[in-house]
Amino acid sequence: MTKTAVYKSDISVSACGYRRLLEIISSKWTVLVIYALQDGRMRYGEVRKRIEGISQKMLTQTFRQLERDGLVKRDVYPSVPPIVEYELTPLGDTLIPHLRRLQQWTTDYYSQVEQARVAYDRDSISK
Amino acid sequence: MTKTAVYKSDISVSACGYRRLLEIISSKWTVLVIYALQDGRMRYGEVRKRIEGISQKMLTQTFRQLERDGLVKRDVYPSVPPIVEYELTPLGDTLIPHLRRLQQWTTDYYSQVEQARVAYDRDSISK
DNA sequence: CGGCATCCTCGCAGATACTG
DNA sequence: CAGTATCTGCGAGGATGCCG
Repeated sequence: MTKTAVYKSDISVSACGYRRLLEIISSKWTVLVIYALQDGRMRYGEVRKRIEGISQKMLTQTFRQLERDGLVKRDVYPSVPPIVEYELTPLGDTLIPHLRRLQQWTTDYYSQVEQARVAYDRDSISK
Repeated sequence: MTKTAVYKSDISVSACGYRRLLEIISSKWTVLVIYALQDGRMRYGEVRKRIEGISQKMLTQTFRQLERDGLVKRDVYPSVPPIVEYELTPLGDTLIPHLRRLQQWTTDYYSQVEQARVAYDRDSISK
């Protein structure tokens, strides 16, 4: 995981920022986990319940990556049975507004995307 | 490609928007292609030159997907040799500000992510 | 409960070669 | 020049089973 690929040159220096961002939030689960945690501190199991379809392997793996990137903090209470809680760090919080805006984009424009798909598929068939 | 997966329930209706967004820009190339096209109408070969490391297969595939989603328009001039130009649709343009902001986030905070990684890796070794 | 290790598979994506 | 077609690998990610 987290392959530190090296990109030689690029569109411009600017797009290079993009590669870096993708390096952080590339996995589809990453964003969903951050999204789930925006409601505050939460136990492992609860996050899992909130994200339909994620396996414990993927959730753990995503948590480790987010922790490594400094976006999520992990707290372990050495009790039996163990309690592990996760929460966004201040750095992680800075992503929230962006996620909100992207979600708003989807709300505003997704229907257009769907229409475009229908039109495209229709034209492809009668080709 | 474009698997129309059905997600039964979810975090909340809100995160469902996220799945949809990911469905559109999930591929790492998708975003880079949109990014390249923000400078205006462009030929296939030029886009390819701008995106370091993309294969023609992936570029074509990404273009088809973007076209289907109504984010990119494709124009063919039936000449020999063929000239094919691509440009963002108005719908595609609406994504640009978001991409710019995300890029800004990377500029602002990527160093913190790097530091967090160094710290995390250091602690893991001496564990 | 949370999480690591192992096995296995399925599909993304790279490489290569050929066409209008 | 801008594609398609085919082969192949390899790695993300699911399933299962065991541990503290």
